Amino acid sequence: MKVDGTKLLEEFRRHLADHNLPATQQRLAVAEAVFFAGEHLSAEEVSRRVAKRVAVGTATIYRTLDLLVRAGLAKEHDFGEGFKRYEPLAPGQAHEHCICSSCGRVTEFANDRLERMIALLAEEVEFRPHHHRLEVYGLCRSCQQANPLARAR
Amino acid sequence: MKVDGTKLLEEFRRHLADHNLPATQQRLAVAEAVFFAGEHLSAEEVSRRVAKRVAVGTATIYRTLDLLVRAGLAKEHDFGEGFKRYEPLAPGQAHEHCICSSCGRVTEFANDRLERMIALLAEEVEFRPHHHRLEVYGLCRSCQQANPLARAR
DNA sequence: ATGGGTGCAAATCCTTTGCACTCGG
DNA sequence: CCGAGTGCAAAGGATTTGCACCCAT
Repeated sequence: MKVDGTKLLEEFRRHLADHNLPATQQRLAVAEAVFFAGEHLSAEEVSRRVAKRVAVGTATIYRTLDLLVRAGLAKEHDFGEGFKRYEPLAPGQAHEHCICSSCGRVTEFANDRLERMIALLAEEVEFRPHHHRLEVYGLCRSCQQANPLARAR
Repeated sequence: MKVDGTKLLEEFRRHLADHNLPATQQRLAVAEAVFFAGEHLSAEEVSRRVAKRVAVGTATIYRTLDLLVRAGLAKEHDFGEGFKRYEPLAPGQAHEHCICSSCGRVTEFANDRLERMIALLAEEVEFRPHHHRLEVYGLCRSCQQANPLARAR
């Protein structure tokens, strides 16, 4: 989903100021890496990108990613790869993910009716929904073409 | 979701025979623990239950759980607790999970229209869906009552 | 008998933590 | 200045793996 990285970065600065937290080089570098990434990055990928500008210890990477998530500016994902991925959060733009079982590519889609239906179904079993996670696994466009007979896993 | 543990166990025996795999005590004990559990068990919980009957090494627990999943008789879940959970698989009974952010209780629901909508939306972005994972996070019935003002996380 | 299964413990892998040092405000 | 932030390396916790021995078939 497209997001305005510049705006998110601004919000992050404000968040830091509002909470009397220092805006260190490391924090800004990590935030930028996440906000301007066109994809869902792993902690290690963030680390590699950040390293081009400043040296940042692994611990700080994780601490800052956590900070971003808690500030509501990034979202944490677990696509079952054994590690987590992070994506910049576009406020109010709920969307779901399709993960290709063959190549790992992530495709997104959004649909309000789906969001409403999910909340409604949860409420029907007396659950008060707050948020949810939906991941569809199968074959992305190019992997379907590359192997037309392949059965998605 | 209710499943017929006895039937699953039978299927598991058949699966083992069909693949020329020995039906060891350990395998059967692990399978039973999963098939007759009323809940989603972690590897460690399975281990504890199994231990009452036979001593089973951790490695075997994991190896057998993996076997069950690959045989299509159990499903693996990751509710973000830092470890996985397993549930017996009722063939053709797709259902989704609501996980209480407060107490961890899992509530389930099923809805065909939802299943169809998810598949359809994925196809609209040229994705060939195979299966999906939907988890709703919020407050379960009793946690809502215990703390009416609580905001679910 | 015999090939796969099992147990044990060591090894992995991602992530977290303790602690002395450094820096943004 | 000074409390919070950082880096390093060691710790952690779930899961996997190597290997000698054991057991269903």
